Amino acid sequence: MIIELNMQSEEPIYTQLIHQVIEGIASGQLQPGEPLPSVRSMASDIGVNLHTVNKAYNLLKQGGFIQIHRQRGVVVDPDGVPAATDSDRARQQQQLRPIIAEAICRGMKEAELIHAVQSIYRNIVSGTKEREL
Amino acid sequence: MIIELNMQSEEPIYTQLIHQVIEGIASGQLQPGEPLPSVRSMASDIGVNLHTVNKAYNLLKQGGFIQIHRQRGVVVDPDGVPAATDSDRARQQQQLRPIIAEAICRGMKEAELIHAVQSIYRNIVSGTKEREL
Amino acid sequence: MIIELNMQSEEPIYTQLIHQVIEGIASGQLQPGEPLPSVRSMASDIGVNLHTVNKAYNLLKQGGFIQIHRQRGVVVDPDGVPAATDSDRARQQQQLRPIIAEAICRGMKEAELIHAVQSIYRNIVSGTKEREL
Amino acid sequence: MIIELNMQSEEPIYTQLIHQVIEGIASGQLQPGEPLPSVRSMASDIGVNLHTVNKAYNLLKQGGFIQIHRQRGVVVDPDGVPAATDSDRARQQQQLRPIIAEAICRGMKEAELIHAVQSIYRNIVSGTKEREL
DNA sequence: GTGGTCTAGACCACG
DNA sequence: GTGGTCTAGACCACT
Repeated sequence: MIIELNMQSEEPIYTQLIHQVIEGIASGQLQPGEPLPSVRSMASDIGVNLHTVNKAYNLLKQGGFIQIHRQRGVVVDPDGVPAATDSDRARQQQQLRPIIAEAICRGMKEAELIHAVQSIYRNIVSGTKEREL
Repeated sequence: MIIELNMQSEEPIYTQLIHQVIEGIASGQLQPGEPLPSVRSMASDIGVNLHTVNKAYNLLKQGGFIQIHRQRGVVVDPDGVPAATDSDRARQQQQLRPIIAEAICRGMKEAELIHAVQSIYRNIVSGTKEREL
Repeated sequence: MIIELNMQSEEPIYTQLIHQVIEGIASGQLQPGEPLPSVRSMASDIGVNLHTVNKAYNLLKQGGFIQIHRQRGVVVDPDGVPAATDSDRARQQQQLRPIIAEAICRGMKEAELIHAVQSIYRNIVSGTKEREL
Repeated sequence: MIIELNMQSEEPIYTQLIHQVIEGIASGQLQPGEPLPSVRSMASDIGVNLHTVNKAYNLLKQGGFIQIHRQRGVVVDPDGVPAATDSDRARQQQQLRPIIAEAICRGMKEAELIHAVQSIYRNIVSGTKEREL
C-alpha cells in the first residue's frame, strides 16, 4: 500500500499516516490480518522518524484498527475493526458538526451535502475494486 | 448569542469560537449585518485571552463570515457568506474523507452515515426556530 | 508531592511516575483539581527527560486521573477519578492472579494474604492524615 | 496440563508461561515431583521459541518452583516451593501497591477489594478439585 | 511558558 | 529484527 504524506500540511504527519491506514482498511486495500511494514521500514519508506510512525501505530492500535504483536510486527486487526460505539458516534458528530455548519453558511443544500458524502463513501469503498480485478 | 467553550477539549479555543460563530450564522441565530461583541468584550465575556478572540475574528473575516470595521466594530457579513468555491469544496472533502473512512471501518452503512449527516444538518438549521418563536 | 524514582529498577521510569501519582491521589496528598508540575519542571525536578514525563502524563490522562489543559498545565481530575468499570476490574484480576498464585505456592494462607492487602490499603489511605494535621 | 498463551498480550510470553506453571502448582494440578515437558517438547507443544521456554524454566528454577536435572529433565520441586521469605513479601507488596492504589482512586472499598482477592484465591485453589474428581 | 510534534540516535527485552 | 524505552534538542501552536 502506498502512503502519501504532505510534509507542508498543517496536519501532523502521524495523523496523516493514521488516516491513510484507516482509508486503506476501509477500501479493502488492507485486509484483516494483513501485515503492515515494521515501524522502522515504514519510517524509512516514507522518510520520517521512527517515533512518528510508532505514535501513529500506537494510536491505530488504541482505535482497534491494528494489532501490535510483541516481536512479530504489526497486522491489521484480523477480527475486523470493532463496530462503532456510542462514543464513536458522538465523536463523529462533533467532527461533522462544524463542517456541516460551514456548508450551510456557504449555501449548500442538504441534498448537495449528502451527495458529497455519498461520493466520498463510494470512492473509498470502490478502492476495493482494484483488488477484485 | 451564547458561546460555550470546553476548556478541557483538545480543540483549540479559537477554533471552538470560530465554529460557534459559524453555527450561529448557519442556524440564523446570527443574522447578516448583526453586530458581534468587540474583541475586548467578547474576551471578557467568555473569559479568554484577547489574542484568542482576535485570532478567531481574523480567521472568520478571512472566511467571509464577518466584517471587521476599524471603528464600527464587528458585524456578520451583511451580504451573506460567499457561496462555496471549488477550493471550499475540496477542503470540505479533505475534512470529510477521514471521518467517512473511519465510519466505513466501523461498519456504518452509507444510509446510516447519511442519516447522521441529515440529522445534524436539520438540527443546525432548526436552531432558527428559537428566533421565530 | 515528592516523587521518588528508582533508576536501577526494571520498572520503566514512566510507569513508576504513573504509580506515584496514582498513589498520591489515592492517599489524598493530591486533591482533585490540584495542579501538577508542568512537564518540563517535573522532568527537571526528577532528573528525567521531558518526553518520559509527557508519556506518563498522557497515560494518566487516558486513565482519567488527570486533565491536561491546553496551555494551563496539568491538574488532578477535579471530578475525581471515574469509578471502576468492568474492564478495570477484569484488568485488576489479571494483575492480581499471578501474585496470588505465587503466594499460594509459597504457603501463604488466605487470611495472611488478606491481611497484607489490608495493610497496604490502610497504609495508602492513611497518607491523608499528614494533610489533616 | 494445558498451557494457554495470549500472543496478543502485552505480557511477554515467558512470563505468561511462568504464571501458568505457578498457577498449576498453586492449584495442585502440578504436584511436587511431577515431571514437566522438556524445553524442546514444551516449545513445540505451544509453538514458541526454545529460548522462551528456557528462560521461563530458568526463572522458575530460580524461584524454587522447579528443578532442572541435566539428564532427568524438569520436575516440580519435590520438596514443595520454599516458604515466602521477607524479600518475597517485600516484592509482593511492591507488586500489590500500585494495584491497590488504583483501586482506591476508582472508589473500591476495602471490603470490595478483599472480596476480589478472596475470590481469586479460592478460584485458584479450587482448581485442585478437577484432579480430585 | 505550556503542551504537541518531530528528529536523531541509543540501549534493551523479546523471540 | 521487532517494538519499547529513554535521552537530547528543536520548532510550533496556543494563551
